[in-house]
Amino acid sequence: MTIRQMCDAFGVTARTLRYYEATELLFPLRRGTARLFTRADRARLKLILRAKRFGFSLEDIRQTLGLYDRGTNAAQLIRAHGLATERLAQMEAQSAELNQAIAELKIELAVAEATISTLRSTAE
Amino acid sequence: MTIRQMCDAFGVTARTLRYYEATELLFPLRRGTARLFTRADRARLKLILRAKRFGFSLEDIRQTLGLYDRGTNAAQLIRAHGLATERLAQMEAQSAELNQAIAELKIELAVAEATISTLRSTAE
DNA sequence: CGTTACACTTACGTTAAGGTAAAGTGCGCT
DNA sequence: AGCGCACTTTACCTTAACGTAAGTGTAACG
Repeated sequence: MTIRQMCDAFGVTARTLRYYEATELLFPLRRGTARLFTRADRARLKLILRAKRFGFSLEDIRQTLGLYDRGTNAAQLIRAHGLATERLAQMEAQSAELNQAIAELKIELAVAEATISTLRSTAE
Repeated sequence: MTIRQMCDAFGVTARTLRYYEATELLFPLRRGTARLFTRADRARLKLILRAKRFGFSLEDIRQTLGLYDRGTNAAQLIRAHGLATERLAQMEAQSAELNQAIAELKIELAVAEATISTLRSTAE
């Protein structure tokens, strides 16, 4: 697959793919100077994008993925599991905070609405 | 209040307060070169920190607060209400995404755990 | 008068994840 | 040969919200 096809397939820009290569997240082959993305690269990118959606940093992903290609390594898997567990805790905490903020904001909104209607009726 | 007292009272750094002044979020008085924070400044800062916890950008806050000092203006209040409503929608969407990601990640974890125990028993 | 304690200003540094522009290279087609 | 597109590299730019360092001022304490 060419870089363009990858972009279309995954909805990322060429810059992103080159960036991922430059930061050692991807290792496409070369045909001359052009990059060639193999099945393995595609699988790797899929994992990367997935992890990103979970809020992992590229650095986390890089360290966890390691040389994932060389078959699933038990140590890597355990490491990933540890990281993911930590991350999950963070996410749950974040979710709690967010829901708290949402609840507070709703109250603020209600207060604001009350104030606004008071102002309206005072103006009349 | 001196800048130091403000820092202690609100748990922010002096740099932050100066930054807020430089970006026109706060307007402390001066006694010579030293800043003096009044009651009004404290109320304003309280609002700023509150809004920040809700995830508003300082730019949002700046525009919404406006010249809040001159009494609560109906137009400002309505504007703030609009912004807050939008923000609330964002937060709820974010919450939904986050919960989705949490659910997915839990599944991943379960799979990983299964794989790990398989590896373990295979190794034995 | 010297030192300490705060305060001040200016200005560059930080972080992540790419965006964007400039300039060059390779390749297939006519 | 020449055209043009897709691809390449290099390298500076972006955003937000401050951190941090360097150098200066000033008021009070001893």
